[in-house]
Amino acid sequence: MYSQIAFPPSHYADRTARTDISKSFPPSIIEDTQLHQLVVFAPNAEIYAQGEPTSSLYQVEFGTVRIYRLLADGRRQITAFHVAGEFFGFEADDAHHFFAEAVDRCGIRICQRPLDKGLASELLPIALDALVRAQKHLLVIGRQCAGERVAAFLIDMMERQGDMRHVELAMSRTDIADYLGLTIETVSRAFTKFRERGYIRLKSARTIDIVDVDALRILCA
Amino acid sequence: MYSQIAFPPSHYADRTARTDISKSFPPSIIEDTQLHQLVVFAPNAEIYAQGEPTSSLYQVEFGTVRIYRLLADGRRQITAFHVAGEFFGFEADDAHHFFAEAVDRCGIRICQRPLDKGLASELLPIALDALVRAQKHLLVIGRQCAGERVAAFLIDMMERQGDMRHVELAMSRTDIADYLGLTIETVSRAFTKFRERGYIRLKSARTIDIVDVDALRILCA
DNA sequence: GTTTGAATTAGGGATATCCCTAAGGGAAAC
DNA sequence: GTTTCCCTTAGGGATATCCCTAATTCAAAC
Repeated sequence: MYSQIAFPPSHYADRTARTDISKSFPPSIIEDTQLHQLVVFAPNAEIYAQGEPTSSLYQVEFGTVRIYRLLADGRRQITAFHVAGEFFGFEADDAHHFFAEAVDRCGIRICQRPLDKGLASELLPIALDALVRAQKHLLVIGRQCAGERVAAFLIDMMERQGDMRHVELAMSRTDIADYLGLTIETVSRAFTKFRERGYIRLKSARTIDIVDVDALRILCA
Repeated sequence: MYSQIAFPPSHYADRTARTDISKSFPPSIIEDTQLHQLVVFAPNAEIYAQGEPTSSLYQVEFGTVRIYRLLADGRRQITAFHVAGEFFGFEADDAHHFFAEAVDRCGIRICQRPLDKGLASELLPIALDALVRAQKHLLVIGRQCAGERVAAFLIDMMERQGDMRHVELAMSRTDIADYLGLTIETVSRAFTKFRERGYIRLKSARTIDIVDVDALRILCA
């Protein structure tokens, strides 16, 4: 299954960390969820790998998922993070073109439902939304400097977490760097600069208060 | 319609360069093409603008189209080029999120057909293919160096033009730079280096023979 | 409370790419 | 044939980001 890729990310993903908790559910619920069972993944567990046959459709119940691709020498680009409620993993053909891993502990609903026309009309807006997101991210990575990229990332994360001027980051600086096309050091420096300027407050490296939203928004406009 | 964007690209697009040639067709053909009329655009003519209401669906009949987005200060990221046969311009909601312009003279079939379930199942694989393309391009822009990006671009163009070890580029170095997240000088230097190494032969700046495909493939692997 | 290990931040030199200017080349217009 | 204009290529200094090393912080394990 890995024949197409040079370096399978076994050093990243923990294939033993998968747990099917449907067994602990009462029978009636198992019945209901035959076609979309809930599976819990431990942090850094692999959900699927590039080259694997497509399994139809995944929805995040809780936690955060990273979608990524690798170059032969190990360079990684995370193309998307997915949080609760979001769908991912549907492909045009019968094989996955990307890797998907749990960032933190997360629950995934896996639907095996066949792709009929009804499902297509449901999936199309989701796919189109993902397309717009990816293309907007191209602008960030292709044309914005480090500070602007990190600002855009923080704003995006804040809005997806309810716009409460507060962000809980599930992912490490390495993940952020690989998402933004930067190095971990550059990401860290951007955070430090934002803190020094009073744009953000770091309760810990991953717990962030957004003090000056406007400053960040102007930066990444 | 432009209220959302800071600098409408009037300096790029020529809005007067649009021609509806259906008038010159015999009546029967006009009848047949009521729902998907062919429109010819002059080089650099605007096909649609960010913020405009969605028109359903576009298909390239001949020529090349660029899809792009702008930052407030004018920085531009081309997210995709589209050539004969390819679809573009369908959006999740009722407004365009990007600009579309003719690169060279090109004919576009514009379908006004309403979005029913049958169309959704046709569109979904196209949208998913576009999504995969965009996400793969993220890896190129986010993690590959200038030479690798240009090599990937040449390989991609060659394969889309029939894999004949020959490429006819419709777009300028500026367009290529804005597609690859580089400057025009860096793109030009990459071409020069490939020529010096014997990977390519430049009959003119836009007419290219691929001499050593493998070298280019290894570069961007 | 201490130890351990991973993640983050900091420091500083190296460098790929950017930025600015200008020369070269090729197609269209005159 | 000449001119004009735009696109492309070239040169070289400037700089943001990378790369490598090391200090610091933090959380988990003992």
